[in-house]
Amino acid sequence: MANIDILDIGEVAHLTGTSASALRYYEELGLIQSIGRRGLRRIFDGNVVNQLALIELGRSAGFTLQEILEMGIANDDFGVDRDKVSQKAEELEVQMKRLADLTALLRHVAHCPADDHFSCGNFQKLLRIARKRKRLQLTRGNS
Amino acid sequence: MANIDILDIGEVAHLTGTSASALRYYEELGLIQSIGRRGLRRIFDGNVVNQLALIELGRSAGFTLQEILEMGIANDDFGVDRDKVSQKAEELEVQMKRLADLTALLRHVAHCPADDHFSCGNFQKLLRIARKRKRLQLTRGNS
DNA sequence: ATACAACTTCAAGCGAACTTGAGGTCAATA
DNA sequence: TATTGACCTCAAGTTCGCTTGAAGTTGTAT
Repeated sequence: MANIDILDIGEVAHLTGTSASALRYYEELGLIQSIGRRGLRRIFDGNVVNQLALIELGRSAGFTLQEILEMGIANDDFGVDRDKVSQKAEELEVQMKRLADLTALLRHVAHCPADDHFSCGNFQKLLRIARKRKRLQLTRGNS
Repeated sequence: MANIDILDIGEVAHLTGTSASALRYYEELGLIQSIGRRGLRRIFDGNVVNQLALIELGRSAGFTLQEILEMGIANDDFGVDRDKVSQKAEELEVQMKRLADLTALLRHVAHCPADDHFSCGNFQKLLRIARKRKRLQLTRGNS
């Protein structure tokens, strides 16, 4: 019976749904770290489960592994980069607006009576809103 | 002076910011279509600009080109798959919630006073909320 | 003591979404 | 008419996030 806080790579994989090969890859990138070896085998601290949940959440939000690494939120060894983290939070809010725009567009298209939605005024209006937001975001991003 | 409705691939690229090579790739996938050739050169209808705006919006929301193709929203030749479009709208709403969860988490981490946010109760609470949402979504997805 | 399942490394492969490069064609301008 | 620059095709290369396979090691159960 292993210590609950000391996990084998297979146990981590089972608990998190992340494959062992992905875990080795993450370790190579520095996203997670094993706390040692038992023979050749990596052993992990129980907190890696939380780290992986956070990594997965970041991935599902569209962040790359590099971005997650650079924020320093998953890897607790080096402190977080608070500025980068705030900036990412803002990016997420921008992204949420994009998603809202596209949701409105899709909901419209799903019920649009026009044969060709491109010739529908309502559709064009929604598309214009989305493009306008994009332009604003680009302008801000460049400034 | 070319007809405003007839565009050369270079003009489309310039108007949309999508590279000519990407446009050829999209055509190969069936996402857009040229309305003919002038010699070897593709010519496009002006509406391709709208189609590309929609494609880009979809891409930035995280959809793959295949998903966009299957919805039938960019390519107006075949009608849209209204069910698929509705389903994608719902996926977007789920995704927006994920982003909201992660935004809250990041905003917290950016200001968390604890040395290690993993040992912060507030952080753990936010992480639990996110993981709970994920579980609910998985349960629904499988049913 | 022996078997064996689970681990190890390292290199190569994969799908998505393009880009790049080589070698060729052609429409428009000088 | 000659040039030239924007286009063309096709094949191969690139990045990301892994997976797969080969060949070897080892902790654990019998």
